[in-house]
Amino acid sequence: MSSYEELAVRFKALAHPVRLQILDMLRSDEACVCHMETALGKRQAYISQQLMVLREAGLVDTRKDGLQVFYCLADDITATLLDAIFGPVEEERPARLEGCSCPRCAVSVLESVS
Amino acid sequence: MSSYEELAVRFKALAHPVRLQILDMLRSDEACVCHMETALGKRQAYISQQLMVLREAGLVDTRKDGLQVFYCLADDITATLLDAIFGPVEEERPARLEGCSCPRCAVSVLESVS
DNA sequence: CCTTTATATTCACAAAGACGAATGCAGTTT
DNA sequence: AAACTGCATTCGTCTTTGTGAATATAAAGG
Repeated sequence: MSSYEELAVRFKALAHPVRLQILDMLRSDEACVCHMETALGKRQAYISQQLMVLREAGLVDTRKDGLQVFYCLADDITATLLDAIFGPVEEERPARLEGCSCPRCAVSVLESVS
Repeated sequence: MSSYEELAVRFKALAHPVRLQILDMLRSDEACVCHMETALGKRQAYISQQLMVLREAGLVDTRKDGLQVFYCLADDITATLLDAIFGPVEEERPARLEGCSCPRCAVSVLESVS
């Protein structure tokens, strides 16, 4: 069991609209920073700052692939907590974003050309 | 459904160890301020300050009885959220505290004399 | 190697939060 | 109508957080 102190630390990280939006997004799939940047319409540095907070709170994990860093929820406990907050995950297939150059979205660009 | 902004407001209120402890306490039963004061070993004004935050976040409700003000969880949604955080409520009967002069605890004083 | 790309970090300042101390205020008792 | 009791609020100070701007770093490609 976590102490009240430890719990408070995690909630502090949750107590921010942009960070909540990021976490909600990560429920359906992992995402690289540039994808979130496009999805949220915020500066890259700003997104990275919020991700740093989430990382330090142990809410997300990272995976490096070439130049990109993919973020995902840290564990099942986190995912379960988020489900309790947001309800069940809505969209099954993560959105491909226009103007996003990450691998996942680049596919859609190629497809749209063909 | 709440917006990220609205959710963040509620989490901000949760992101504090003493407030979490108060909420945890209220899960098993309502409590007056003097009771919490004794239970948490903090100054009365300090407790009231934290209660104000919880009130403004819509997490607790109040009931006035003579000189005392009893606090309880605001609604079932709040209670459910807290259960998700803390797990099931542990103690069935709320503790009677020595050195607490609220009606509930005063009973125990009378009983201990007889 | 030099550039470019994707991401991270640092800095600075405004804004908000934490909390002790002091004070206000409503309801009760005498 | 004092005086007391239980609680709430205000104030001041210190610490923390939020966020824009600038800068750093690491991986890839030429």
